[in-house]
Amino acid sequence: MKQKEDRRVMKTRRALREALLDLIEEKGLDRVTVKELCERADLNRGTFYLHYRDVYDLLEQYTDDVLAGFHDIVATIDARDMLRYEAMGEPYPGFVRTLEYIRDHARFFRLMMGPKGDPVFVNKLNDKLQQRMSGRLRELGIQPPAGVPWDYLAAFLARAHLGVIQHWVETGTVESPRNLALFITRIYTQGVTGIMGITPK
Amino acid sequence: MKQKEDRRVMKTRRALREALLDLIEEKGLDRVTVKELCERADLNRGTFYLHYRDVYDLLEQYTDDVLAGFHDIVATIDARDMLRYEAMGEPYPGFVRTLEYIRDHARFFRLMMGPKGDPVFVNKLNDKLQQRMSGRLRELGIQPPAGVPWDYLAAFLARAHLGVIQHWVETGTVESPRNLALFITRIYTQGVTGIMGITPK
DNA sequence: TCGTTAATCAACATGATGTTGATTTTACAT
DNA sequence: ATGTAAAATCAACATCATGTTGATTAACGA
Repeated sequence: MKQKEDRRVMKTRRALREALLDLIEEKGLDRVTVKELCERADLNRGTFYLHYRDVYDLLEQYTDDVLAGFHDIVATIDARDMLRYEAMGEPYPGFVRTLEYIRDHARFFRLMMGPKGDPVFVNKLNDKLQQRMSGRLRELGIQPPAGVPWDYLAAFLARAHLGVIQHWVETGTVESPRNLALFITRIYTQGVTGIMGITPK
Repeated sequence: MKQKEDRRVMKTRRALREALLDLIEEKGLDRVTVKELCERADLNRGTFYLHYRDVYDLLEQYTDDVLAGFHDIVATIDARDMLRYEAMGEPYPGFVRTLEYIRDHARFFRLMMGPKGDPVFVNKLNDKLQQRMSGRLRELGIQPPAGVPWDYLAAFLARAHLGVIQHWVETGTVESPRNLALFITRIYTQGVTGIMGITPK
């Protein structure tokens, strides 16, 4: 019934995704050609077009799969629980699970977020995060500092998280997800001012 | 003596840069062709190759110019002055000047940082910022929160800044550079915890 | 085992790419 | 203003990736 379960189909798709990551790593996304992709995956060029329209179609399906998995995990996060854990200085489990997912796809994230990667993916990811940030802040009745609009605060926080995550995958994910969650929580609960030892205002 | 001052040369280069931004906006960087570029710039395709190797060469020279201007301004920033201004809740002039430069190149930044843009530029910019962040923190003798490594803090701060800047250029730079500098300073001097009304630890 | 579907292969038209040599146009200096 | 050097144009070229097609072979599932 479901053609998707045909072992041949699964095999080609897996091979093409592998080859795609290889070639992105070697030459950057924009230099990837269908021809080379198929040589690397060891299959006929015609076969590629049975599955995808072009290189970007392949990448988009791959990306959407990863983002869907990401979304499923992030969706389970509860803002109030999170706040409770943070107040205790403990990493929030939902956040740790998210980081574990990223670690499981570390190569994908590393390549996509790097200079050879795909700005579409990064921006999609950022949009998702920014959205959830806004929601969370509103849900918790939090007010930004005087004169600072919501959306700027959300943009700040979302990209800051991604910055830490990118640094994490670029340095080989040596730190545990739990540690990383601790880092982030500590940085923004203690604030930079706290770090600087300055009493604001 | 200097061929670079020939009006014909300057004209073609300006035309090509304009056309590049147009086409990136319309179809994304990876879909830009030399052919279309020259049609848009209204010059012969052969002329393009008198100046650049390919599309990425053109983009790289453009990018490096913008980054050089950025660097010149950022280089004037003094960490101690900055701290003084921040303690007073005032935007640091060097930071304001940086934002003014970005506003003057708002279209370039908006396109490059967006989903149709160039991850190479964004990562170069981020690297520069991250470097300066680390330097500044060290220079001021600031210690990150317990257990948080320097580089993670720098990654957090650098990307956070870029997040705010991206949001700024994407929403049409309606806020003044001074306002934006205030936003950022307030967000990270007051910290998210301050916002949340929670006393850390 | 049999029918279905995926993968292969060869061939094709198309369009972008760089490159070349000859020619025309333009800017700059004298 | 005028001559010269340099830039831009133009036509032509081989090359290569693209996307598509029709016929054939191989693999899968039931």
